[in-house]
Amino acid sequence: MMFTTKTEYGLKAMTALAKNGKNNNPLSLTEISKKEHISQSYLEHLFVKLKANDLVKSIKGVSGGYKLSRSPKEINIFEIVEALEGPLAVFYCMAGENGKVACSVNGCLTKKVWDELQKNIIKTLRKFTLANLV
Amino acid sequence: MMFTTKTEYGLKAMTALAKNGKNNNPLSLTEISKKEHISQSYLEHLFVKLKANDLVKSIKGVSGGYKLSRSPKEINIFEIVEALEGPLAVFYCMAGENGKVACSVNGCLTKKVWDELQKNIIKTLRKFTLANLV
DNA sequence: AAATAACCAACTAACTTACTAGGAGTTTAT
DNA sequence: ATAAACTCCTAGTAAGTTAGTTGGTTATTT
Repeated sequence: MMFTTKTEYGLKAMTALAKNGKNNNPLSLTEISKKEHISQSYLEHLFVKLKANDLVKSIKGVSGGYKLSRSPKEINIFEIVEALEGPLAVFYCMAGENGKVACSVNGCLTKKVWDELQKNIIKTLRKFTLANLV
Repeated sequence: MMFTTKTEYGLKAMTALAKNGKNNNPLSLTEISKKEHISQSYLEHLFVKLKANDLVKSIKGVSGGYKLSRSPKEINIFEIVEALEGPLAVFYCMAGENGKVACSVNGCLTKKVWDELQKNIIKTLRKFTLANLV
């Protein structure tokens, strides 16, 4: 029951982008890798996911790199975590589409626990934005 | 970011014990295994942990088995989850002793997120007791 | 004594995590 | 034009975890 290094490294990289947001130049993975001491090739995997979830924009070629798609205030931690770790499901029975309950056993009382727990987690993670971490 | 089948099977087994609590006879792993369709040898591993955390008592020999150490009202879900999955830590920096923050980087802003998240999870899981699941 | 139970240790297949390797395509400075 | 500096893409892999199985030993009741 732990978030992985994907979240750890992803958040570090995203805060680096947020800090870099003042000047209009994109930040390359090479630079992020050096600054945050994360393997560049591993960062690549993470940025594929971040881009697919429209959290960052890429600029190819020389002096290219990545920029945030929106301002740090408009990006919450849950978005980043879910982009990197995949859809949140605290339990097997919660792994349905769009966070809906997948299992449909009537009268299952434990489902209430997981449902409330999952909603709380999402609410907490949505409360914080990238701007709060800079 | 999921609880494993340890929690799934463990909760099923514990509710089975709770239901059995009316009569004074212990419930054997063989019976739990049949009722809940869980491998008996896997159940053994789980009950080692449940007993070590003083959630169940064992009675050896013929017509032996397991009983709850306390009444279902006095056993909350967090206790069971932590007994089976180990100490809760949503993040590496939270994996200190007794839920204390392990990492001591000053001014780390993400720590605030994990700290609040973890407290919320524990609070939610403590709110529900085994009696709520029967 | 025999049956039934908990208890214990070691092993294993499948899966996930956290990477690395090697390249293909794109853009820009020279 | 071309080389460098980038992103982008696919595949593989070592280490660790999960979800078990196998084969026994010890304790208690009938």
